[in-house]
Order: sequence, then C-alpha cells, then structure tokens
Amino acid sequence: MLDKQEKIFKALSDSNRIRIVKMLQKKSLCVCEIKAILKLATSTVSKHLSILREAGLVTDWKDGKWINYRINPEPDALTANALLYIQLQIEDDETIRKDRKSICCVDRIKLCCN
Amino acid sequence: MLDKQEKIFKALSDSNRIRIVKMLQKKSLCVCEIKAILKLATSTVSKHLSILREAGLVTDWKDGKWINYRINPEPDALTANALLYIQLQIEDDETIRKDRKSICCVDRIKLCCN
DNA sequence: ATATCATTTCTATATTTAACGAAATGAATA
DNA sequence: TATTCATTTCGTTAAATATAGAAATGATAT
Repeated sequence: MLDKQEKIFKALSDSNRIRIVKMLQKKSLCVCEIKAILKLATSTVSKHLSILREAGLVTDWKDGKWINYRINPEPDALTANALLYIQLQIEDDETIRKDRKSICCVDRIKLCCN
Repeated sequence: MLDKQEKIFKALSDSNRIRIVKMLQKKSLCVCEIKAILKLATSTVSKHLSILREAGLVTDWKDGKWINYRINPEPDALTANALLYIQLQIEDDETIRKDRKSICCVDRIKLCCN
C-alpha cells in the first residue's frame, strides 16, 4: 500500500508526466500527439506513458494504426483519489492552459509522418 | 505552479518521506526520533527533512537542544491539499501502523547519545 | 569561556532517472 | 505476403537521488 502510493507519487513527480495526465483528463491522445505537444522524442514519451500505466493512472487501447492513451477508467481507490487530486489542482497554470489549447488542434494524421 | 506541484510530488515520491509526513501528522518529532524509527543515518534523515521543508510540507522549531519538525501550520493551497491527501490515504498500511506505535514509545533523551 | 551534543553541511558513492537515436515489434493494409 | 508505420524496447549518456561517514555549526549547559 505504501509501495503503491510511492509508485503513484513517483509517476507524478515529473512535470512532463503531470502535463500528460492533465491532458488525458481532457481528451484521449496517442503518442505522436503527446510528442508534438511536449516536444520530446517518441521513445521518451512512450517511456513516460509506460510509467503512468505501471502506476495504474492511465490505460491504452488500440485504434487502427494508433494506440490511444486515456485515464484509467477503473482505478483502485488510491489511484482514483490521486487522479481526483490532479484533476482539481494546478488548474490555473500557464503551461497546462497552453497544453489544453494544443490538444484541440493536434491532428494525428498530419503529425504522424515518421 | 506546475513546478511547485512537481516539487511536492518529488518530495512525496520516497517511502521514507511519506512515512515521515504520516508520523508528523500524528506528532511533532526531532531528527533523532525519526532516525530511530526509520533506521537511517542522521544525515540521511536530515536530508529528507530538508527536502520536505523545501517543498513547504514541514517546518521546524527549536526546543532546547532539539529541533522539532512538524507539519507546516501555514501551508499554501497546493501544499494544504497535498497534506490533506496524505492524511486521508494509506491509513491502513502495516508500516504506517507500526510507525505510529513507535512514535508513542520514542524517548529523545534515551535516544540521543550520539 | 569551554565542552557538549543534536543537527546540518560536505564529500563520496552507488543507484535511479530522463533523454535520445537506432533497432525491434506488431498490426493494419496494399 | 510484403510493406508501411505508430509504438516499444534496447543501449547509451548525462543528470539527479538516496545513502552514509566525517567535518562543521551553533546553541545550551557546565
């Protein structure tokens, strides 16, 4: 239980991962969309997402060519409370606001010319 | 704001520091008492406490020979919510329960024979 | 004033972490 | 079946972190 909580905090102790969670709380996204917003290498974003998945905060599902990431729809109690905390906090942050504008405009079809 | 939240999560992303916060939410403690419970070197405990202090989660005050650490009595909104979260979570964890029994028995005068 | 002693700071070390590019994977499609 | 292409895994590197012991600090008490 303490381990689980530690894992959740570790997952959230990186600003890029906080940004990902805040974005996913607005809209499901694929790796290439997150990559475009965070301006990180694909492999780095993939790694961040796997850390969030391991902590139980997000899940993924296949959508044609893409893998969509979303907030875990069936979190355990500990995880649910962490997600709620994140959802209520840092609402009036500049970076978070910008990210939210960005997710409206991202177009995975244009983005993914790997 | 995002930075501040990241700092708080980083501070809480170590199980020893979670244990310290959970203990301080029950009782103010000095370094040597925390050291005895966590079984870490004095300098390590001091370092953990400075990370928690930097994040705004705890404060300290002088009490004779000792420096007592306590939960920050005047946290900002972000910190207050993090502290509330911690207070409500992991209540039925074995380690946390043991720590709570330990803080009843620690005697700083017996402990501090550096 | 000096000695005592809890705590902090410094130095060092081993582990973990974030990041990237390249190679591997695996599923959809041509 | 072969190709395409988003994503993951691997290998590497640089930076951050947890830990401890030794030295420094600073306040209390003798």
